[in-house]
Amino acid sequence: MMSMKCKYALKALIQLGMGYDKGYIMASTISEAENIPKKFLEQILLELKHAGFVGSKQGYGGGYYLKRKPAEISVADVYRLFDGAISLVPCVSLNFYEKCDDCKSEKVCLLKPEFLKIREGARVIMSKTTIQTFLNLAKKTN
Amino acid sequence: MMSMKCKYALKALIQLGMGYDKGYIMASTISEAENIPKKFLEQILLELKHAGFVGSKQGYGGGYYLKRKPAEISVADVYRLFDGAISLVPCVSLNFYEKCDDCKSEKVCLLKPEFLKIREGARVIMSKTTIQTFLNLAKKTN
DNA sequence: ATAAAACTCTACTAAGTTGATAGAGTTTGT
DNA sequence: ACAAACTCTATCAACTTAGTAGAGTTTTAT
Repeated sequence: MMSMKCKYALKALIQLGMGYDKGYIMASTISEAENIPKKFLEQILLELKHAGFVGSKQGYGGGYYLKRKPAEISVADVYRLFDGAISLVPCVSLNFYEKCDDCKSEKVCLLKPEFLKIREGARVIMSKTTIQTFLNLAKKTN
Repeated sequence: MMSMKCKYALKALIQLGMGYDKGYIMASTISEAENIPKKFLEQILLELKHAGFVGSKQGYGGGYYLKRKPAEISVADVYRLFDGAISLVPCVSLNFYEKCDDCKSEKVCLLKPEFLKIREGARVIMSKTTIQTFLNLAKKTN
């Protein structure tokens, strides 16, 4: 399960995607549209900004905008930012590798080869699903 | 990432799988073989017992044994027992369905259809990987 | 200039989860 | 009777999660 933070981030990115290249969108607008506590959302948008996914402008008339193309922000990217590794165990993680401290030797770990396959399965599909994917769905529905 | 509990459970099940149909295996044996704190492992084995994956016998000469065939215990089964839903959000979970309380309407949720696909991807591969899969690997290595 | 709007940043907190540890109890073989 | 080994429940420290709070900064309109 992903954290609320990650889910809120995806929802916010979709909202920003809907207004892509159309100026600034305020946190309060997204907050109301998606039922996300405003102050919590501000933190999230800030993290997204620091990570380079969104840009912002302060002051009256300000707000947030998508800095990358919707097709260039994947669920995997957002998941990694807020929830960390996609893999089930740290020792098969691409981006968050760590030795499992209970394992005596990685070379003879029985879990590892299969867990690599599971990670690849999850990673591929989460990487293929982007903000654009959700936007396409929104179009069809309307 | 899966919890240590879940990972320990898988390791314990593999150990029991290696001794499938060969009598009882003690918690202490598994504990030493896999570097799992003994008392913690006992809790885990008890949960596995209550869930019907393993059987046990008390007293001198007792221990645990696999109650189901190794091919009939999947990573998905064990994950669900210890860590819960495989899906990223509760509203697309097969076994742990819950309404997302931030979503205004499930019918128009943009996330849902794609999150269903992601869950299916993860679920299929985690269901196909069983204790037998790991045992086959162990054979090859030896 | 100044007030208000809107983002920025840091600190804090209550509740829940995780990864154990502890110990008393039960069953069984010798 | 005794010890080995599983059974069950309680407890706990550390960490994470999902927010809340509030002071600070930037920008625009008037």
